[in-house]
Amino acid sequence: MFSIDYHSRQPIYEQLYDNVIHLVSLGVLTPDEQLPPVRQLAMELGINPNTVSKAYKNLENDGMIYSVVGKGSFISGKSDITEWKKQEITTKITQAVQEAVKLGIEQQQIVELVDTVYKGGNQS
Amino acid sequence: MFSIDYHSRQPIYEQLYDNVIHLVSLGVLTPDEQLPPVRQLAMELGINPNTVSKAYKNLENDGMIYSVVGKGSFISGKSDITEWKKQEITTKITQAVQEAVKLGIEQQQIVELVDTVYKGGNQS
DNA sequence: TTAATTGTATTAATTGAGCTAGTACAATTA
DNA sequence: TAATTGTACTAGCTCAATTAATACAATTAA
Repeated sequence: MFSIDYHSRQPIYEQLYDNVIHLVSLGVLTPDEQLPPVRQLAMELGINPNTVSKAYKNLENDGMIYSVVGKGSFISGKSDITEWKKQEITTKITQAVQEAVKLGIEQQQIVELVDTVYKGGNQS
Repeated sequence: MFSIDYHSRQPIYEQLYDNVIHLVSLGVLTPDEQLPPVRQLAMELGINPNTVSKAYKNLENDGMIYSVVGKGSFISGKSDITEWKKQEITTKITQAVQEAVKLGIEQQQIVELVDTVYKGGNQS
């Protein structure tokens, strides 16, 4: 369910954070759905519970999830933060592409670049 | 001349690398122009000469500059400013798209976004 | 020729973020 | 009551980045 790159420069707890947002934006995780328990997810991923806890803690601070001791961690009902972030990144891409146009870069080159990224290129 | 964020997750030597490319793309640094000596730049930025050296070494490996013992390091003259700008914007787009992937934005949406920009939409 | 400047190389030590390890506590659930 | 859950805390480990100290070779300027 969660995919982690253990050799990435990006910390595991941040990758976990991004994973949750990603899954929510895809509709895989829905509001009030329970996330895997800290210990269980840590065991599945072969990492320390503290690392998972840190990810959950950050997600809760940002309003993406809510946690209750003894019950678990759940997806927040108001996940509009995802939409806000999508808007932000859309703007960033638009601006970057506009610069590319000014430099005379062909549209096809950009499309190929995007394709490369989606195929898993330029990682870590 | 160079701006470094000492608290960034990105290593100083990489920031220095990006700085040189940026300055060339702006036309501030021109081909065959000499870069600050390793020791001098290190002192100005309050960092270790080895860190500057590492940045210069990487820049030379990528053909961005050329270094001569006893003389100094100089901007490569092989490619004109436009090529440097393309290099910079390509990196920027790649990073932005990578963020989009994390958020679960579909590839088609990005392609459509690019298409819109190239058709003249989203003008500033 | 001599001294200063330059890039380069090497080895060792230091620093800090990230992660692990172990334990404990409180609230909830079965 | 016992198991599960999130949370908190301290200590230690790992690794990349950076620092530190030196040395060497080529160039430049005196």
